[in-house]
Amino acid sequence: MEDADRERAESTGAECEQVEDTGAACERVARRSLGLTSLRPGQLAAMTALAQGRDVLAVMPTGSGKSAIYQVPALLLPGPTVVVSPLIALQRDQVEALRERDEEAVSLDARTSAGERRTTFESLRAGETEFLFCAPEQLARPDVVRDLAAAAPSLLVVDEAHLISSWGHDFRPDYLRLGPMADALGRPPIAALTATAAPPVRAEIVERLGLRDPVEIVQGFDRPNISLTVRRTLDDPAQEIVAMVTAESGPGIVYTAVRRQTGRLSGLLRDAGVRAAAYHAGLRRSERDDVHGAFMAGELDVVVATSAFGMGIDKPDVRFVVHAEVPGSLDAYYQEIGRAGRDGEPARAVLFYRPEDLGLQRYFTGAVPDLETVTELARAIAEAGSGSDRRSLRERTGLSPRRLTTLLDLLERSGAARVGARRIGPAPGAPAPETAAELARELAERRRSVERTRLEMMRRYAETDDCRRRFLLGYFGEHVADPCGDCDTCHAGTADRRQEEESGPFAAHARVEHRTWGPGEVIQRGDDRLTVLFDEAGYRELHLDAVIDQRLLTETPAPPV
DNA sequence: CGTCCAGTAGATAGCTACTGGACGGTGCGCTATT
Repeated sequence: MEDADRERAESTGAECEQVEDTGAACERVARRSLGLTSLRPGQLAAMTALAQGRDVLAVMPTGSGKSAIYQVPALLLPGPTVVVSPLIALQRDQVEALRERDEEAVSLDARTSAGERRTTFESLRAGETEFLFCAPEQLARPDVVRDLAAAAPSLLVVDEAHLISSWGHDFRPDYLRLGPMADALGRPPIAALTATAAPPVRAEIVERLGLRDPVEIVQGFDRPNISLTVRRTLDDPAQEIVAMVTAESGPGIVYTAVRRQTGRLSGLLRDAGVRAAAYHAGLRRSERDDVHGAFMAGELDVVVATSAFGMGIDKPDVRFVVHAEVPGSLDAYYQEIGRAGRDGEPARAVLFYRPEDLGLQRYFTGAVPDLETVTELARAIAEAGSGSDRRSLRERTGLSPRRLTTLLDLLERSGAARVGARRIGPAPGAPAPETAAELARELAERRRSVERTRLEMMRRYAETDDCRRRFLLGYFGEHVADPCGDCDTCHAGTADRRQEEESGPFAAHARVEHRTWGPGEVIQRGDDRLTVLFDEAGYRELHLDAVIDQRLLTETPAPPV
């Protein structure tokens, strides 16, 4: 896969020589400024492409040098670099790390004073500051976009780019607007970086950011030192978790789905003599910082946490990650267990699975907006003509800023609204408000049903008798023929079959078409069933017998690249 | 979608069994008090 990417990156003929020059320049800068004496192939291909003005989507594990991918071209290209990063704490860490190497870097957030803002933008324009870090919410401010555009940034980096898909639709909708924001900044080359992105998430990143013929570098997802286990339980697994954790040595994380459980489980663990603490977003800032700090310093054995604990936890010796309840997708699961064993030493991922717990995740996959609200907004936009902005629409509809952004996105995609950085108006040929609202609701419903197919894949992972690693890697688009030999199903002997490789109909990666679900790609082919990722309908499982007997699928040629 | 909790009904003195309603995750930015 890497080879193919490199070929795509290097293109052909006349460009070749120039590529090699740029590549050599990247290696020089990497050596001199970052002290990197050797670059991995994916790293070099990505930075070379950026330095030549191409867009890049890089999916690489944490610790494989993702930062260098943008830092090297940033130093080669003339203008400043804007880095979009989700957490203020992460932004500050990165700024500090760059300053230690004598690079000029700043971060921008709501607490930055007007005076500091002025000096920041002046220094960016003057070319004295190379790196600016901020959250997408900053780029939603028209004044910030104007001032940044004036500094003519030469590179836009979107770190943790999978959040476009996982946070953009309800939680932090400004993630959905990064594409238009890039245009407003003069559309520099874009680097989208993440450690975890299954194929549909990659597709959404490309689409939402408006990446142009991006170089996609997707490195192997496998983390062979993490063993995979699922424990199916009938009732409360607390005692079993306590028993397992007390038997473990080394630090670990226990994830729970709700805040209440973090307090309860950490209490039970403390009673059993484990140095454990709870962590979730409802705790006071200082408390969270204390727990985080103590865990990093080795003063705590176990943190029992909701999904709030994670990003920015780069502790090499985490020996186990236990899930007391299923998370909402394999994407989230993989992200969370990926915090174990970063030192390469053996580590364990254990999922406690009760089918009932899927209900909560079902709930989290969210509400579809009610017709009345969307109609009202569509009407407000239609009536105001081109004279709307966010504030006037909020006044008219009483919507919160977050909700307004979410609904505007749906109306924009329904062809009803044009949403600019500042002005919002009806799109030419916009449907009537009622029709637009119907369309918007359909879009939201479709998204929810795709979301639910991802939850189904989580269920299947938990319930499969087949090799868990093979299943997990298949989900991320990697075909593995042999069972791994180190997950619970391999040890139990239920996963000892070798999967048919690229032979016969409906092999992994084959393009197919279904009568009602439309076009898709085979993700996995087992002995008796197929998993297909449909472009519109999400992940679906089909019985091979039925597929063949009833001719449910036809194989289609691969689409032109 | 499932769990928890308070309230209440029912049968009969300290319980059990049901019903209805609230609640559940992630962080930015902002504003109003200390």
